[in-house]
Amino acid sequence: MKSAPQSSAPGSNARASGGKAVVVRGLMHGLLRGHWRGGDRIAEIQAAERFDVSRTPVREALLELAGLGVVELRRNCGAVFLPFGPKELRDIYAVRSLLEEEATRLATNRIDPELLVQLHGGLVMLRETQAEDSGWRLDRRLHSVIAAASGNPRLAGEIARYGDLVQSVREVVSDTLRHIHSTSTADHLRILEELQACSPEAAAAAMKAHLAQAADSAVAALEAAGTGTREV
Amino acid sequence: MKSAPQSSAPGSNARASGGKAVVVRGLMHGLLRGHWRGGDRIAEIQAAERFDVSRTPVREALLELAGLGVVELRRNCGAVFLPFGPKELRDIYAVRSLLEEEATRLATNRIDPELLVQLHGGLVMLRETQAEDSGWRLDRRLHSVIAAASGNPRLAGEIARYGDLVQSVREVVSDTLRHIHSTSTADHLRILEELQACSPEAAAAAMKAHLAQAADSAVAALEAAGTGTREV
DNA sequence: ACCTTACGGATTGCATACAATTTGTCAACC
DNA sequence: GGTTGACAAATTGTATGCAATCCGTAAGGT
Repeated sequence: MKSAPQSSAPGSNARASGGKAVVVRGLMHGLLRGHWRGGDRIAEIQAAERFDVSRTPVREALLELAGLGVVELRRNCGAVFLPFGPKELRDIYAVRSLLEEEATRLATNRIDPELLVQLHGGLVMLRETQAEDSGWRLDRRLHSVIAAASGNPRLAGEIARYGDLVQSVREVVSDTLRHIHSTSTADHLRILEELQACSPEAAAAAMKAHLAQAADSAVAALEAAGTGTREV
Repeated sequence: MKSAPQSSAPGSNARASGGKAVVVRGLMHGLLRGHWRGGDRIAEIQAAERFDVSRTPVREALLELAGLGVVELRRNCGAVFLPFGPKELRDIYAVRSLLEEEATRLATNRIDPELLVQLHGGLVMLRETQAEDSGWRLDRRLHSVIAAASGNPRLAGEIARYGDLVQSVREVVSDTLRHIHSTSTADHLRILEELQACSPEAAAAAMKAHLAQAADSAVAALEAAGTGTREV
């Protein structure tokens, strides 16, 4: 069945936001919304018709998703979705927390104090103005700055990769994920304070607590969004 | 050079050993051996001629290397190598150690004791027969089993990814990396003993020590192999 | 003289055609 | 009747051609 109710909503103007990116988002969307389930095979030509592109961007999208750990590629045997339910999302946050805790530890005593002041000011302003729409920008910037201050670009790269992955999930289930930014501002302030106090373990613990709460919110949103998401 | 006719006439089966894998290994080899340096742009068509393939497998190879964090892709701006010297290799091992320590912690009290006995027997047999040629198989199997026993497939997947990355490095610099397996057997036995004793922190510490030694060996081999490898 | 803008070359991104491999099916054989 | 072999359909991997985009250059206007 390929009734394609959503295939390139803007009609033939899908090139506007790029071909591969559309396929990546579309496949991710379908997986999170339960249109596909873990273990399902992805036929390249069907996906190409589904998104109104050729097989080339589909193949590249599958390679990108394989790099993100969302699909699995088998030589000459096609691609299959990996399961992606609450359990998998918690696993993702577990790895992310591991990476970011270590980055926070390493960033202590290395991060530029001026950056801390700058981020702190931004958070306070955000809390006062209640500008929730742009909160995610400051959120990602904070995590990015801490990761970069770890002195390990490889670690920072992995953190960025997981940030992108979580961002992709957020974009799909964003309808029920608007409220978390206000609550996470307090967590962010706590992390910055511990960094200013040069307490590596306390800062890492604050980061861990922050991500634990973020994981709870994300899992709740996923369960609310993926109506039919049932894992094997 | 490439005066190879490549007679791409549809009738000629000049495919050497063709494909994406060759390009991936070739680019990795060139980067580790210093033929390319961090920051160098990769022109798709040049790489295609260099490896006697078309642009398609080159593009897919670049996507795969981007997933491994070896190159960086920029929209409509080509791909550039990321630096890969001793510092970067140590960063890789730092992340790998972080992941495998956590997996070891989680695997304690979860791993099947029978697997431990089986791995232990294999290691003892390996130590007695001095069969160094097949040591890396048991090495990878041990790490894989521990990762799988963590109960977090996402974590296990990241560990496998880093195992593949390190394996790629080993294949390039293997000439000077033959001796490490005998030394690492003792480390492996130590890890298994701590797992059998159900001591999460001790097992994680043993894994950390093992990977620290592996990192030293790998960095030494890279410095010996990459004659002209100089980072910015 | 400096800045703006139009053009040319080169490179990436996508679409399509072909070759190679895998998988499913059916018939012949043990 | 079960198993194995080959054949056919489908799918993946690769090659090539074309369109879109970006960078460098040079000409023209203020």
